[in-house]
Amino acid sequence: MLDIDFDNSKPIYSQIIDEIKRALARKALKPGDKLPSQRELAQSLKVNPNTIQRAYRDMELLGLVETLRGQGTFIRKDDQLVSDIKEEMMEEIVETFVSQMQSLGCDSKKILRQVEEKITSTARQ
Amino acid sequence: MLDIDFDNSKPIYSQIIDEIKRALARKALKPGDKLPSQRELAQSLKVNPNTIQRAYRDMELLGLVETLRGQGTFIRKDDQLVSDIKEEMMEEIVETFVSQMQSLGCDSKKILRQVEEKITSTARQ
Amino acid sequence: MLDIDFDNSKPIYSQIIDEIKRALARKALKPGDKLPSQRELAQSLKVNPNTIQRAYRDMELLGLVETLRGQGTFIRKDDQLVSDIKEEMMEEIVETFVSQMQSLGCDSKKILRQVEEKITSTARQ
Amino acid sequence: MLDIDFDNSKPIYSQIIDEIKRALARKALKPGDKLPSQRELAQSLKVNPNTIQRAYRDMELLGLVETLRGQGTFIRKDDQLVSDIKEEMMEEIVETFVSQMQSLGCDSKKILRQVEEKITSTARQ
DNA sequence: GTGGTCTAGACCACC
DNA sequence: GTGGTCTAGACCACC
Repeated sequence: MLDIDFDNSKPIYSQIIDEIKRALARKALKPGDKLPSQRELAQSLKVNPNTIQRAYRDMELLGLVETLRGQGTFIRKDDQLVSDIKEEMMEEIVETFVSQMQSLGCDSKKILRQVEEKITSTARQ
Repeated sequence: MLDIDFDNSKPIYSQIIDEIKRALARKALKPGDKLPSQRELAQSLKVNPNTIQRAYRDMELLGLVETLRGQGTFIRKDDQLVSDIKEEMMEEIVETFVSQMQSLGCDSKKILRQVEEKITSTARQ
Repeated sequence: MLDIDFDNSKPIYSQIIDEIKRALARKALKPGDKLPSQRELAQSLKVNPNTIQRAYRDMELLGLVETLRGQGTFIRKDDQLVSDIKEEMMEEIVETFVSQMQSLGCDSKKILRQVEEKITSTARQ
Repeated sequence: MLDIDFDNSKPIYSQIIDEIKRALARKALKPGDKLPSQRELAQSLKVNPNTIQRAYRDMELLGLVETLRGQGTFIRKDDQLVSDIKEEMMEEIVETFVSQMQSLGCDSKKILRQVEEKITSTARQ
């Protein structure tokens, strides 16, 4: 299910968390859903089980998931949280995008036009 | 002049090239300008001179700069090239941005609205 | 396999490239062939691995070879390229030869006769 | 008069000797001619006077020139010597040429044809 | 002063 | 095992 191309810009556990957040944001995962077991995910992503452990623990600390002994790890039933995560990720992506475009000397008008062009050209495909 | 926060997503020499391309795109560097000497830039960026050498040599092979022995390295006088570079970098940034937003489940309308909001809020600041 | 007597008329990496081109021209190397690994060649030629790296990288940028991570460096499968290289090297050698002979005051007839003599005497050996 | 582009394939004094031999071969210098004074040549070639000294001394040892105290250095009046030198230089050039062409896999026929082509194309220019 | 080459060797990613 | 990056530093050529 989860399939990630890791790069080395961030620790792997952090990229795993990001991917799960993205899945939540686009509703591929929903509150109450069960995550793969740590062992299973470690195998399918070909990473060390400790790395998954770290990702799941961090998400627990964030209040994103809850682990029930002997049953597994589940997305917390908290719709507010899910929408907050989506908001926060979008905010970061947009922020990065705008500042990158500005570092190329693009003004607001130029930035908007480029996005519009991209979107319409993608839609046409 | 050039000041770069390296991350480890890419080789250092490659990040140096990117930064010089960005400087060109926003006209902080112009065709004919002299780049810092290899030694000077190595000192200011606190990297090995060979790493700068690699960056400068790659840019030479790309046709971006030309090196005159004993005189230094200069941005090639080729306005077409400069505008091509800007175009290419913008294209890549927009591409990445749109696909990231789509991976969060945003549709075209949502993406555009987020950019508009960001831009107007930034403008107000 | 490759065995080179370096002189100091050119950088070592450049002489390595020339030798590989020569091997291609006389079909001692063929498209698809694997070159020695960088470490291996460095040892057999008694030069630093970085020097081989430089030679291999330059050939990659020239489109002469392609490098597959973890597998090695291979002559590109492009027969046109190979014949172009041979043509180009012959052209340069003949050019140098004729101008050297002319700088000794030899006319066309004399130049040709000298080559003929050399060739028939070599053939007889 | 003498004007030389030095490379670093050989010591400078040796390249000077070669150039004088070439001048002899093409009769730009003749037996009995006076060579430039050592100081003068050092200046015009922008090399150290000791280097010229070494070149002249070696040519003296070869029997090519003779130095008359207070009068200068002269090409020895020995026509046989001059023709021997030309012969020897041609021999070396042809030798090198043929072996370079062979190292590219050219056979005798191919070598001759390339020289013929070059000569006729040069003649036409 | 400028850039160019080369060595020696560490450390990393991918296989 | 393979290649890729980077450092540290020597030495050279050209100006």
